[in-house]
Amino acid sequence: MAFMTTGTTSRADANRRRILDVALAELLRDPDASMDQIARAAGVVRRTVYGHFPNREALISTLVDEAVAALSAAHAAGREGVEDPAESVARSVLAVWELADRYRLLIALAQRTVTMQGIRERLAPVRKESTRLLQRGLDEGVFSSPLPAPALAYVHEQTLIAVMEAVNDGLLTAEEAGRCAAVTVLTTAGVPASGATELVAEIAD
Amino acid sequence: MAFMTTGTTSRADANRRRILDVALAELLRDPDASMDQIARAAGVVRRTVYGHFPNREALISTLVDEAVAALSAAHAAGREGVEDPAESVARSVLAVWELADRYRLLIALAQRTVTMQGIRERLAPVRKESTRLLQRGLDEGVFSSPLPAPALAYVHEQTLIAVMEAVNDGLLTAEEAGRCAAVTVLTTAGVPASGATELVAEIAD
DNA sequence: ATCGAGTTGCACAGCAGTGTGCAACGGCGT
DNA sequence: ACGCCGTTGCACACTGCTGTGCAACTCGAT
Repeated sequence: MAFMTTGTTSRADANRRRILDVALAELLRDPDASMDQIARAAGVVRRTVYGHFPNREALISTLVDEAVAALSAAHAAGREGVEDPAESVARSVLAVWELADRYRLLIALAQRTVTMQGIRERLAPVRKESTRLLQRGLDEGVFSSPLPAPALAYVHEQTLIAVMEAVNDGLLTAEEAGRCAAVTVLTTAGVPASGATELVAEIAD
Repeated sequence: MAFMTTGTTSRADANRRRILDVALAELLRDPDASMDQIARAAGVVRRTVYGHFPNREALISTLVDEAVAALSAAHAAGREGVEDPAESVARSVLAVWELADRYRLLIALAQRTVTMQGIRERLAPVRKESTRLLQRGLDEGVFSSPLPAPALAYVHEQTLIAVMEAVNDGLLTAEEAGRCAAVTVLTTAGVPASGATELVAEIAD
């Protein structure tokens, strides 16, 4: 099998991939899910998981790295070439929304200081970009809030989480949720409800 | 010691109280804190804790009950005799803010489905009151949001959490935080920033 | 001084999870 | 048909936490 530089997925690779995906889902449900739970859910024996990842920490770490990368990309992609802060925020929220589940994992894990204290640091760049954007909006008078930009960033983050929960509990359909989240975030930033609704509707064709 | 119906606190009672208080703080820091960690932090041996609570579950349960009761009381007290939904919400937020830490424990524990799946149910009454209030505001046109009232309640809840985090991280002083949280919550509900700021300033003498 | 509730220290059994070692097995490519 | 990689199914040692039992001790109250 000398060369397999291109898209060849030996069942080993496929397994590794599936383990990661399943682990994500499983840890989402229960941040304390054991290696055994994860392995079984992936249709594999515990021993096999250890064949791919030296230990639990490594598995989670890989997961977090992937999520951070995807999130960061979506966040950036949403706002490139846009100068209006409000539109920029709206587009970012809509873009990030696709990664809702992965994002939730990050949060769920970030809240457990014990397991992984380094997550906050890894997420810092994204948060910083977000803060910078909000700051610009506040400076330009597009946004308005009693909170300083960094704090507002926290609120926006948690707002997304809250809307996700609402979807989970059936209070909202997944389709409308993205737009609702975007409008709500803008509103929280002090953009008048009417304008926010209009802007988001316009963006999300 | 026949009668001690009144304020007598045998050191047993005092210990029990202290264990509860310390456990609250400890579990706040680490939801997985062991009975030993809690006991030591309370200046007591693990065995003693088991003298007061049959098991870990009972300890946490007591804690949750206390927090729910306090929270519920504050929430209700803040809005009695007020008919304007906006003012009602503002007062509730300011009142609840005092219990910030206890509230955080609830959330931290509620997120771990494993440990205690009954918390959501116990919090339901408070959440329901909150939702009712928001619904009234939406009906009267005081509030405005693309989200249905129950979902908006989630967002408000998470907004408070986010502001608490901001305080923890030194982005905000504890004094201003309460008012900021109130203004932000109102803003999220669609109340114009100017009006919200004014209203809150007026309430918080 | 004595009683007793509360506390302590220690020991123990049990359970659940982690990480590792090793022999056997199955299938895919050549 | 052979070889090899990945997988499986055990086994094991180790760790950390829970909940309980019991004897000894410390105080305040009587």
